Amino acid sequence: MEPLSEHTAKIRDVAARAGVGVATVSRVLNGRAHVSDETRARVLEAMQALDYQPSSVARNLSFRRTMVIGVVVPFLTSPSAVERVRGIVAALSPSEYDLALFDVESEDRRRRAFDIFARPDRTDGLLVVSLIPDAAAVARLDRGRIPCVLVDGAHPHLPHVVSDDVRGGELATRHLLQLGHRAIALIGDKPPDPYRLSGSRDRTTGYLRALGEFEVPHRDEYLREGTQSRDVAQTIATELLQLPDRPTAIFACSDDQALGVLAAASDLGLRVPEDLSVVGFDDVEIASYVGLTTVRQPLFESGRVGAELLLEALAGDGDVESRALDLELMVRRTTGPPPLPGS
Amino acid sequence: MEPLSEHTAKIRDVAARAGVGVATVSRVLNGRAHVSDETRARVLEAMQALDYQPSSVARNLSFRRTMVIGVVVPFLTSPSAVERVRGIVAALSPSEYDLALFDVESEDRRRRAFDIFARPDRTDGLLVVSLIPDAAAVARLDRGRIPCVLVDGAHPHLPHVVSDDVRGGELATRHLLQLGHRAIALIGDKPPDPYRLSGSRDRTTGYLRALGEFEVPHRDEYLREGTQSRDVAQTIATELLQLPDRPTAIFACSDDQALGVLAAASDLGLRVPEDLSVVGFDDVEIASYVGLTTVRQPLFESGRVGAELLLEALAGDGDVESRALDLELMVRRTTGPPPLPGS
DNA sequence: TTGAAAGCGATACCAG
DNA sequence: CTGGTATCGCTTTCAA
Repeated sequence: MEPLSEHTAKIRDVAARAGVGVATVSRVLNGRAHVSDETRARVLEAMQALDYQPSSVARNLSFRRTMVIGVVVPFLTSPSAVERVRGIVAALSPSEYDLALFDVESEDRRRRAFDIFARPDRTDGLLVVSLIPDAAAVARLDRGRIPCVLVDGAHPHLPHVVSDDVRGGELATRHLLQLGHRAIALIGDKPPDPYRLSGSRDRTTGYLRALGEFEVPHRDEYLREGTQSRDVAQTIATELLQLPDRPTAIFACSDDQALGVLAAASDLGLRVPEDLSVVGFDDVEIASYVGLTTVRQPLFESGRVGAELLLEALAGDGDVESRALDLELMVRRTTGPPPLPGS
Repeated sequence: MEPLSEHTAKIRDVAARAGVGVATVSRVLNGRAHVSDETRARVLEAMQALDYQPSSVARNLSFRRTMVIGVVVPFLTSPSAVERVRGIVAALSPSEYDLALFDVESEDRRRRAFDIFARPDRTDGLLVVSLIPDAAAVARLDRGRIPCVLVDGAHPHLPHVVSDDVRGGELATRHLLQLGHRAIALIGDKPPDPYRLSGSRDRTTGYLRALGEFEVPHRDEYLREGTQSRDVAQTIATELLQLPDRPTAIFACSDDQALGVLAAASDLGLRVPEDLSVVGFDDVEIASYVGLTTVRQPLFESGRVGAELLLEALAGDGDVESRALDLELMVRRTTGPPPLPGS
């Protein structure tokens, strides 16, 4: 046994020990043909003996690829973002690709994310979660020929995976309608700005569509878009529930908001679902704890599918198709028939 | 404006356009001295014009470093692991380092994680969460001179950040003791195997120590180590609560287990905290929802500190010291005085 | 089937 | 101050 050199073995060390040229070592390394079995065996043995591991940096410089997939995700604070990332991790784990995570908490970092990541020498492909790259970023991606898949966000030029939010809004509202409710309010996010998503807005569309189906006219004072926070949702719900003609059901466009609604109801001494029905959206873990009826988004699934799409694009170097994932209504304990008119 | 070439600009393109040598471009790129202001300006202008971005792969090959920090984490499924990773992400965001995430869900991937990641050409440093690298991995790390910090796990040769679990066990148990409880059971994980952590075991030590302080003899039938799952904890709790001499309080070594205990109590018609007090460990998000009294681990903090330690090691190339983070008891609604003997 | 040598895109030494 | 050139570790022609 020769003494272990201070540094790890390089390809030329292997070549020397096996008594061959580096090109040959490279060939067996990459499983290329045109190497005699005998030579191959000798090389393999040398690699073994030296505990040789090719340098991925050098290899990437040659191949002109990085073997890393960048994941840009805003608000890793939110449970749903985490779920999506988990789906991505799961799909990428068996692949050869590494996962580089870039968390975007501010507008500034959003910009940096694409400056840094959207370059061919940094990533072979990009997964963007709950965020829409701006025109400059898309141009950069294009120029670098970096495949990019959007998870939870649509873009005309980029393959994406979204959930069918219109349908989700319909699902929730129709459930309430079928229960007999006619006074149904909606608490939703503020209308989308260019860089964010229109998901929540689509839910409103579904809500209106379901109302239309049942020929229930919609009432402006019941339509409250404008918040993402639990606290604000609570305030809005409190207002709603003190209306002379208060709604018997509230559809909140996120579970977080629904939790605010529940708090408001509790403060006002309203029982759920006897006095008020509540439907959320997302099905975060807490939802099942509080028995919240909600629309489950395939969060994990969306990440998984997004990653698979990207892997496909990377492999087949052809374009891949966008996907809309199905939503599911989880009926639990916060919805029931409306209170009798007299009570 | 000349037409944009198909591929991105290289250093020699910049050199050519600025009418200088590549060495000079490299100098201004790295902010080195020995470049005249005038030349520097010309180069800068050329870089601007060409939208030049140096190739990090090439640069890493030259510098012989990767600028990535590997994060090995088992069970990204668990909320506490996610919290720790969030802390890591937060600490690494402002740094120049990229974050490569490696999720370990199986023994096989655990092995692969270190085979793949513990190499100097892959990562400049490693952060290992809730996992102890085996001897082979440590040797590899050593040989490659890759700094490695353990988060939530101790090792004699590696700097690490842990929470003081013995103290946590004491905190929880002492709280119960002070409330007047004398029949206190413990539900904990199974004793540690070599690759996992002894954290939960330490909690048992703290439990025993607190009992000792109050001169309460411990009873074997109250000491139930052996599970990590909520369901099994529920089964065990059910057994415990049907003992002729049932405990008046249960200390569960994780919130998940505590949730199982709560379910068992509810099934048995026992009121919490009137008939039974329950303390958990971790303070996951749901804990505050169900009002669970628990020991808060500084999860996010542990990740942040771990990452900072690693950054320090990377910068100062000196060894860094391990840290023990403080625990905090969150008293909520699942603990109270024990029921009167007569009732 | 094999090896020598020319890239890949930067850094850094050594002359000038 | 500046530019040529060897170097980092691997892949890939191109001859032999």
